[in-house]
This record gives sequence, C-alpha cells and structure tokens, in this order.
Amino acid sequence: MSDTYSPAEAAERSGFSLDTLRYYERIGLLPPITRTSTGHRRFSERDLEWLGMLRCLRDTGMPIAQLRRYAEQARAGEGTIPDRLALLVEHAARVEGHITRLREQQERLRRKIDWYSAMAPSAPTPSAGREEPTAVGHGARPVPASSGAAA
Amino acid sequence: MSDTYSPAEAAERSGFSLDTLRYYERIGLLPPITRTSTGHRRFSERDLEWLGMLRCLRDTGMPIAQLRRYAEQARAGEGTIPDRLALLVEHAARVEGHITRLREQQERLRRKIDWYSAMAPSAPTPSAGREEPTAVGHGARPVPASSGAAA
DNA sequence: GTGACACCTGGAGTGCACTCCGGGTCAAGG
DNA sequence: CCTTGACCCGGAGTGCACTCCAGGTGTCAC
Repeated sequence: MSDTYSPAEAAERSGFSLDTLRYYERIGLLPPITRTSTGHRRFSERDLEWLGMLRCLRDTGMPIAQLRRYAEQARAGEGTIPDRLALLVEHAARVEGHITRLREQQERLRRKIDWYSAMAPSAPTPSAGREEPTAVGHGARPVPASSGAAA
Repeated sequence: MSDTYSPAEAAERSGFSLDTLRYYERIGLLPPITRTSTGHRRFSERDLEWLGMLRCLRDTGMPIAQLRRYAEQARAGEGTIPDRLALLVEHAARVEGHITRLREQQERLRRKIDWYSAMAPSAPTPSAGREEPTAVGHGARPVPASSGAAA
C-alpha cells in the first residue's frame, strides 16, 4: 500500500508521455503531484487511477477543456457529483453516437472494399460501365457544420 | 443526368464547408473542379460521390496525407486498384480496432456512471470508505507511445 | 441598373493537444 | 569522485486540419 511511482513508471502505466504528464499537471488536469524533498514527482496509486480515468475520457474524444471542468469539480468535493454525472452521461451519449456513425462508415468502407476486391484480381480493365459505389447509402449529411459534432 | 451543383449545394450535400471544399481542391483531394466561363465552380454528380467517399474516410479518421495518396492513385487509373484496396483494407482494420477500443472505454464509462448514479440521488455524503472505481478493469496500457496508434 | 448575396483568389490566422529545447539538478553504480 | 541517466523548469515550437480575411467579380430578382 501507499506505493508511489516515478514519472517514468506513471508514464508507462498510464500511456501518457512524460511531457504530457507534466503538461496535465500544469493545466490542472492532475492535482499537484507529491514531490520528494528534492522536487522529483512521486505519483500515488490514486494519481494513477485518476490518470486511468483521463485516459478513458481522452480516448473517447473528450476535449481538454471539458476534462478540466471535470477535474475541477472532482477536486471541489461531493457536492459536484450530480454535475459530474451529467457530464459523463452526456459524454457517453456522444461516444455512443460516434460509435454508431463509425460503424455505418465502416460498413460503407466494407462495401467499397468488396467492390475493389471483385475488380482487382480477375478483371483486367473490363471497360463495362460498372459504376463505383462511392455514393452507396446515406442520403447526404446536410448538417451545415455549425455544431461542434466532430472528433 | 449530368446535374451540377453550386459550391453551396456541394457543401450542403457533402457536409464539408465551402472553405474546406476549396482547400481540398487546392491540396489535390479533389480533381480540378469544372468551372463556368466566369470561374465559378460547378460540382458534378461524380464529384459529389467522391466527396461522399472523402467524408467516409475522414469520419473514420484517415489523415489528409493518406487521403492524398489515395486520391492520387484514383486519378492514376485502374492499375492502382490493388494499392487502393490494400490501403482501404488496412484502414478498415484500424477503424475496427478503434471501434473496439471505444467500446471498451464506453463500458468503463458506463460503470463509472453507475457508480455516480448510486452516489448522487440518495447518498448525502455517506463518508463510508467506498473507493471510486477509477481503476476498473484494463490492466493499464504499457505502450510507451512509440507507434502512432492514436486517433 | 442596383442592391443583396454568392463566389473568386492567395495568404495569413486559429485551435487543439501536445512535444521539444536548453540549461540546470539529482540519484546511484563503479 | 565521476559518470550516466532520470528528472526539473519555463517557454517556444510543431503538426494537423481547417478557417478567416481582404479585396474584388458574378448573378439575379426587382
């Protein structure tokens, strides 16, 4: 218990680079990390757990700014739990949507690949008017790019 | 047939902004778009289909540089079909991996949300030593960030 | 023919999330 | 002691993918 980790270990275990760990601490995604008497960081088990959460949220596309709000709330105590809950629920919904969109596009990709596969090995310039399936499915996406629905 | 579209229509149908369409033409993701006598672009049905493909690949995280190679090959004729096929297959695999990772993280997120839900409405600072499930599952990710496995 | 609006160009600017740098300190084995 | 490698800091730099700008031309309904 009460194990601590060097920056290098923390980096390895969290998957963030050393620079990123320092950066995260600077911008407040991490609490001030405990230091040895000579100023070297020592990451606690708790820090590592928190890094795991950050990893999860970053991997699912949460922007730094939002992460910051979340970190702030987490530091502010249990009164913010409803806020944090709302934030996570909303995020999970976005992730869900993202996965769905990704799957649709993956399906389209698959069709294109099938078409290429039928093309590549056997048919040497058949010249038959077989159109490329570029426009398969999805009746366009008329979203005027206003909302920040990217990632 | 042989419908054409104004830049605004092309933007609406493809979901790219006008600026992005011009940018894409400049960097060679789009072939030189047909112009009216006065220099205004007219997008063909074919252009729109190609834009749909670009949309699919961008949405699934293919970087511009790779898209460029793909566009180049597409312009180079049918001899490049095996290359294009390989590129898409590889990309589809990456997308698959990405979806998988996303689902894992989504699951973790769900557990965290459950925990917060149990916390928020009923328990007013119970002070019981119930640890946050930040570290649930996944025995860390010891990847030293060397390969470009992000996105 | 005139006002409103769409479109043109090249180049500069933006936002995000890191990543690198240089110059210095610390820790530990031989 | 001395070297080697991990670590410290603030700040500058990078890469990506757009996005905006200024100044000018086209189009079209009224």
